[in-house]
Amino acid sequence: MSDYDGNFMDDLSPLSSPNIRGLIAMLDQNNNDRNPISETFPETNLSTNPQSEQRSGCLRESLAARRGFDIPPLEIGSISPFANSFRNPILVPSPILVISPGFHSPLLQSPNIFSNSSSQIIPPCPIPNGAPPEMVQISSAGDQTMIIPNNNHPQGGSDDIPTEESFYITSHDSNACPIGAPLIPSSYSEVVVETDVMNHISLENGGEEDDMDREYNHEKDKVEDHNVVVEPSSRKKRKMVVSNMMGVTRQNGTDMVIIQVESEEDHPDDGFRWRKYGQKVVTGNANPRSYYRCTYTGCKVTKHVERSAASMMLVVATYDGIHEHAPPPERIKKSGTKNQSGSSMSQDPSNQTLGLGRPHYSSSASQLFPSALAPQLDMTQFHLSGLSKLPSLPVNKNHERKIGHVIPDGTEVFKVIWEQLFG
DNA sequence: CGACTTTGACCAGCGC
DNA sequence: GCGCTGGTCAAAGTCG
Repeated sequence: MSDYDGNFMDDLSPLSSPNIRGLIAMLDQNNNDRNPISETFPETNLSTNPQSEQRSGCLRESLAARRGFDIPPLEIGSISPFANSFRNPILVPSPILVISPGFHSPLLQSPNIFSNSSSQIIPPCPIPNGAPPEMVQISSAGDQTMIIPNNNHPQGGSDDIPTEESFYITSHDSNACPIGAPLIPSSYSEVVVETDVMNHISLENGGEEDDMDREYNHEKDKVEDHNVVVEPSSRKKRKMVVSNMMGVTRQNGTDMVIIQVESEEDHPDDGFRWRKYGQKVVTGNANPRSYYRCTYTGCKVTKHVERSAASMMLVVATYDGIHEHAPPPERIKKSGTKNQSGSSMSQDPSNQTLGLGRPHYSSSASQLFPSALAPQLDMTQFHLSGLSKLPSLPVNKNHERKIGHVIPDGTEVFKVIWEQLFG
């Protein structure tokens, strides 16, 4: 037990940045009932409207050129644990952020950093296995969100927190070379789908409307008709706002975080230990939902995991609560040798237990989630851990998509992102 | 024996 | 109030 208590309070350096503080303050400050996604980016476009894509693609290039940096295409490579989870680094069903080894950013760590709605700063919970969140949408007291997905467009203020209540770095490269269909979780009472226009948030600091802003607004007007809000029939209390982007989403005003990741495992590991306490088939999804509770004494974090009704390859994990403890240290240790024993399930699909019997414990499953909620290794550690050596497994052909572009080095992408956000 | 899953039953919120 | 549904409980079973 005691060794479970890691001291993750030590590294608060990321939060010592005034910019980050400002961000958190901003997020906490703005607590109204607006949907930051739909308001900030009302151009929600679920469709794969070719015209829209074409426009946004051109716009993206234009913006990139004007900003003086390239917008490299995405690489779904072996450098990411998520990429590993995809089994096939080349064929992916959805835009996934891949961060090259060596890049370590607190912002890309657990959204716990921003999680407390009462403006208390929760210490960063380093990425357990160095697994970078593919996308992080962070909101605090209200519905403010910050998404740091995989698109390569640094967005948001360059010198300070953008004036927008939310700023996004989208993961959905849905313009010229769409590599993934919008993700529409089936069981959410409210789903707001974001697409192209999110790619075109001004990089300018402050509220000044420069040429790019005007261009963006113009673009925005053009695609506004494509807004899509899906409202499934769920009538449960919780209201979720989810982007179409695979990744991490924080629910309005709660500590609920939704993580979507493609995995062949029903319960991809996230660095913490969980005990399953229930399973239920929910409406709108033939795949059963499993309920887990953190086994750490006193920790009230729960989560439920289910396969997306839209895609069997997609696992949607909804975390409720925030770990205020470190993940089990042995898990960290294991991460280094994960490939040897810990991820046998990944290596041998036949080991997967979907029915009765004792399946692999969550603690021994391969670590796929970015651990929004946890893990403690930085990306360098992760990269060195050998996880990237996980063998590629067959990918559901139904979800195969060729990646049109390849990012030469994801590290550079996030350096740019980071600099734009907090530089 | 501890840790964990399974699974039917139970409870509570919500809509009609 | 009733029924539906999601979430939880707890006893039984599995596994190392």
